[in-house]
Amino acid sequence: MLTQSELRDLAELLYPDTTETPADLEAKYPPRDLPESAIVTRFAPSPTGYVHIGGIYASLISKLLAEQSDGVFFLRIEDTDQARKVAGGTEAIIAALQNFQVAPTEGFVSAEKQQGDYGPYLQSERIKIYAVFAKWMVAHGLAYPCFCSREELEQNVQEQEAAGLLKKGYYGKWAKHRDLSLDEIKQQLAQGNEFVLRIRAPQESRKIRIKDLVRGKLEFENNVFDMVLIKSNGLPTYHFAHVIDDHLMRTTHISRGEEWLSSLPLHLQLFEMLEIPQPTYMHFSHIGKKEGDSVRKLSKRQDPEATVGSYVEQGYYPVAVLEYLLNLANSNFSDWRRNNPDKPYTEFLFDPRKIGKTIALFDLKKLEHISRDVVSKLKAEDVYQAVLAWARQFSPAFATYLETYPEYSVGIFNIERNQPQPRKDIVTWSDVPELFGYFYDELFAKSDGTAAYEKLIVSPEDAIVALRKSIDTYDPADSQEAWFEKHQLVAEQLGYARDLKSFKAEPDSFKGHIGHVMAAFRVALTHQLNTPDLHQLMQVMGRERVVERLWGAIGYFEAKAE
RNA sequence: GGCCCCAUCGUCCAGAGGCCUAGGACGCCAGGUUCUCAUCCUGGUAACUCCGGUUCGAAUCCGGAUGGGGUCACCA
Repeated sequence: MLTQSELRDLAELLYPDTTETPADLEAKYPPRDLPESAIVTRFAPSPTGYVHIGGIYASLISKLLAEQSDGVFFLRIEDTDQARKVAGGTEAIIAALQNFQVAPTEGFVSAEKQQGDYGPYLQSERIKIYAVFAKWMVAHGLAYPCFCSREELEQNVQEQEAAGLLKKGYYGKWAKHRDLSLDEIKQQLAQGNEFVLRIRAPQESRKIRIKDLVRGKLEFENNVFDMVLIKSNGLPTYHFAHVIDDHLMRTTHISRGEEWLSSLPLHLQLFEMLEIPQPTYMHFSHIGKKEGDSVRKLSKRQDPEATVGSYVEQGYYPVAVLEYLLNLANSNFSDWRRNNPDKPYTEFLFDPRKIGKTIALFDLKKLEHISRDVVSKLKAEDVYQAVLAWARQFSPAFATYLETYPEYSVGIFNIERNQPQPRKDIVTWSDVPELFGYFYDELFAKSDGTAAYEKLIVSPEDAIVALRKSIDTYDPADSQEAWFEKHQLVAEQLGYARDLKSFKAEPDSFKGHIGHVMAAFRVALTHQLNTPDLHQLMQVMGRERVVERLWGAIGYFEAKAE
């Protein structure tokens, strides 16, 4: 064991350029001026080029918690792994957060701009800060340099394996450089050997307890491994950076995935050694997917629903995904939503203690259900803008129609929308071209209605009469009832039941029923068997277009009748 | 394998010892409303992993087993 003065020399030797002390940094990054109950949270991803839906989930909860307590939600980029770093990674993260409306107000607010008094918010720019604490730990005998090569480490593991050891890692007699003398260290340095800085973990094992906000009471064995704090390239490991950054940035609540549970003892140990207060932790369970009999974490390789990009591509309305996520975390969200159908989700009072501890399986059907509902409540104008934004990126041809006929398009999206039970046919924006393409004359002209025409029950002769009569009596001022009444009359005259009930009562006394006749109109106008309300649809299409399409259909029926 | 987390309908959650012959939502099935469809309405389907213990009483507390997940890196 080195003496106190040797430790001081060693610290100086290792970090000659570091002059600041932890106390200096403490003063530089004082506690935030926030109400007592304010919650400060963060999202701290690595710029690996894609964002997992779990990241949106964590950000959503973190942001909600912060905003509902008048706290702060910030974004820190953890770029300490040079190997996994990807160009444009930070941009992708910020774009994803903005897209899903969970963008931070501090830290990286855009790819170029860092905002806030607790930066830098990029870990590679904080090397000097980590060095301050590293030096302090060395000087206090809490950390030491380790010159072991990868090969030596590998050999360690193999020997431990051969010995059938239960506890494998760098500790005890396996921690070969734990007790190097100052001279030995100097010699290693003189040879230009690289080193990592390791924590000098207490060797006696004991139980530690901690309360996690989502998991409740937790019990672990304390950490006894001399884990790496600073890598040989001078960058910190996650563990060291987490403890220092979140303290200096004055994060009050650490929200992260449950994969961190097992390194929690190390983090707690660091807080204790550095004599800084520990934050509140909340470890979320993963979002999973069933595969055969087992369950696995949603993975970007195998599951499109894992990456935010796929939601954007399909054109999910972000709030729909958010509400689905809230529903997964539950905390009574679905009950609240039912009781408050018109409030924005942000008003839902989120209780972190109610977050589920079990792996939630992703349920596409439920997402779709929620999405239909959320989209149905949107204004037509908003739907138009969202579909347009989606189409510009993923369906340029369709975007052209939206841009060429903006008012007409809004009219289309307005069909059966402003009513007590709005239409719920749109799940994603990518549904729209197929659902409503026929409204645009260019697309209608290109479409083939034959398949639909073939399925009609009504005879071509009767269809011709009904369609002609409809054109003759066309009055744009007609109410839905008046309009429909006219058609019922014609149908009756042709020998079709005016409603389904009377048809069902005596099916043999009719050629068919009103639905069979109206189907001819539907196909004539849209080439489809299923569409929104015909009367509203005609109102939007306008007299000219309607008449033109009806005549087109009459032509078809005439050819057919011959 | 060691350590850790978790365990209620197919899925997501309610349930913090008697209110539970276990409730809601999604799904699924049946019926109904509507000119079609998407809806909407009504009904139905279906679960406390197992074994011990504590207790007058357990889905709820304790122990064990089983199962699922995580983690054992100079990745986060």
